[in-house]
Amino acid sequence: MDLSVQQLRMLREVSIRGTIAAAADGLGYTPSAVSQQLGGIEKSTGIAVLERVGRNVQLTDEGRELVRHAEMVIRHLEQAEVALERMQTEATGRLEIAVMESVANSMLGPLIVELTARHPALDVRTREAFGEDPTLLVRNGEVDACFTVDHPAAPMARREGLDYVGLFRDWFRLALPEQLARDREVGPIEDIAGFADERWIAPPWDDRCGRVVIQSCRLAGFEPDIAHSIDDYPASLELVAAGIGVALVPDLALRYVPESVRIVNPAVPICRTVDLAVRASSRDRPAIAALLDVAAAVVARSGLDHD
Amino acid sequence: MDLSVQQLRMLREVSIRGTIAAAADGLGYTPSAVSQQLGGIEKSTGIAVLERVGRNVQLTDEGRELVRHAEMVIRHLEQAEVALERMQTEATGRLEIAVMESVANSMLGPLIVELTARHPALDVRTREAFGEDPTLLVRNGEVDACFTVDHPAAPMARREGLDYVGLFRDWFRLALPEQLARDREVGPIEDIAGFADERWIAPPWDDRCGRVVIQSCRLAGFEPDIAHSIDDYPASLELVAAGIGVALVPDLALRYVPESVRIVNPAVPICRTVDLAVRASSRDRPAIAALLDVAAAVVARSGLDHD
DNA sequence: GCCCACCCATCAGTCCAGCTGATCGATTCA
DNA sequence: TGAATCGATCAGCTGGACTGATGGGTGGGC
Repeated sequence: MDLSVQQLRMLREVSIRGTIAAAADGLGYTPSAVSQQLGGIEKSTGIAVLERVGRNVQLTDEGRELVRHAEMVIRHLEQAEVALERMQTEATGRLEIAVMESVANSMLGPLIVELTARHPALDVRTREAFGEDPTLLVRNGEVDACFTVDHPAAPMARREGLDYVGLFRDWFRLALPEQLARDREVGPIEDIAGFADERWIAPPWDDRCGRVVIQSCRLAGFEPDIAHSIDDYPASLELVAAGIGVALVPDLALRYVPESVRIVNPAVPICRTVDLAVRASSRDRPAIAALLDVAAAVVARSGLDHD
Repeated sequence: MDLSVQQLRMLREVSIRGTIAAAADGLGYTPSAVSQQLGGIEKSTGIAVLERVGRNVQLTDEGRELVRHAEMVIRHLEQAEVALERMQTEATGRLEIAVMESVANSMLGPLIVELTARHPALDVRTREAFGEDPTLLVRNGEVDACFTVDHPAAPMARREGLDYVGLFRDWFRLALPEQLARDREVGPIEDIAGFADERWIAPPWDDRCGRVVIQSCRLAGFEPDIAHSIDDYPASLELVAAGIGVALVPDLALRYVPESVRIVNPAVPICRTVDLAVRASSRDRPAIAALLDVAAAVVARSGLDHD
């Protein structure tokens, strides 16, 4: 059996207006059409939804139950149409963001709060991208946006079809053990070449964050001795605090600086950039425009170095 | 614009399988059919739900949003079909009972509890029939069942097309002021003719409950002096307790008998009958059968005089 | 009590939506 | 560059859906 929406619509109209003739009139058909469609329900299901009483018809229990379901079907169908229309002009629909780069998670909360406050009709969701490349998820449409981190010193390949919208710059600082800083009488700005002989703590070399350290050191004229390969900046800071080595750490990772760690600025500034990646084809969608808008506002309010 | 379920089904299949060719294969159509249907969405709505990327297609944001709504529509459509099928063999669907005759309200609670316990898929509801004739509501299909009270001494007109299923008999007792009972030295069984000269308390004469009192008195050979016309049995009992008059009160109204009221049995038994009225056409529906079944069980368990 | 009005079911006929099959342009892979 | 695959489009056909006419059945009015 296979119920059609047309059949449900007619049945519902009969349920409202009472007679087939009135339903036909209301729907702009002839009674014959309605009668045939409703007869089709019984023919295909084997279940009578109408019964004649006097010269009128009346819904059976099954018919009334079917009307209740019909209401749902028709309502969802109408909702689908209005949702489609509204998406063109208003920030509505679902907006899913892949989160992975921990760098942006600090602004994720304020972003969602303000986004839903400004656009209540927007269904904002996040999704953890376990291991997967979040830009690929954006590209494939599984999510609508993701944060990306790029290092000008070791730029990543940008995926075709995506727009990368700059949010802010995150500056690297040189983290030194307090004892070392005192011994060397370091100032607020230091050439990292001065620490060429120290042991370095850096993310793994196969990570873009790791390569930027190596690149920066080579640019300063030396090859760093990366004695400890750690992906986690807070953990790196703990090692620095323990006097085990020196590290380059971005501002965003410096919210909690352990004691006995001295932070100084590299003479040659090093930064990474944080972007929002969205499909180029979806940039004119109001919901995406709202996302970029609010993200920029959150960056400005956070006092970050907006791009 | 007018989206069809077929279009939504095809769009959803494309969203699942990735390509139009695969979707067509999955649905048993040619790619041409799917392509035309999906093209129809854009033609009718003016909104592109697909975009070509390479030699494949990809859903736009609007397309993905539409798929989410499509899932709902299709799911409800399937649910409508299974609900229809299940109603034939199981006690499912909505079962609405009109409540008005307060007589049956004492068994309404246990009835609903046991009905939902035995048939969890049944959606049992009640509806107050303000002023309307509840049997008319049943006849019109606005509800599925209602309780009715009939008096063999003054039988009501039974509505055509409805089945009245007897539940139990409710016996009338004679309520006397204790002082009067003591003065007259009444026994456990008394001919009501002995109280022909007393003032009577009874429901209004235009009520069937009122007429049964007059009928019974006439049967006993006298015309009662109905000094107080009250529709409410508890209130009547209070008047009896105050020594204002005598009354005929059914058992169901005697759950709380005030002090200084003596209850005796009429020599000629008087009763009213409580029935469940359902549409004759719905008696073979499992849900209705379950209702009648459980109602009978509740009556038996309550120790009522089942019919 | 009869007749007319009304309602619904059915049937033949028409029309259009939706499918198939073929063709073509575009893209990817070897 | 050639072969394969994908999607869009077009012509053509089929079946579903609606119209209009007919007939059975019921209810209200004179």
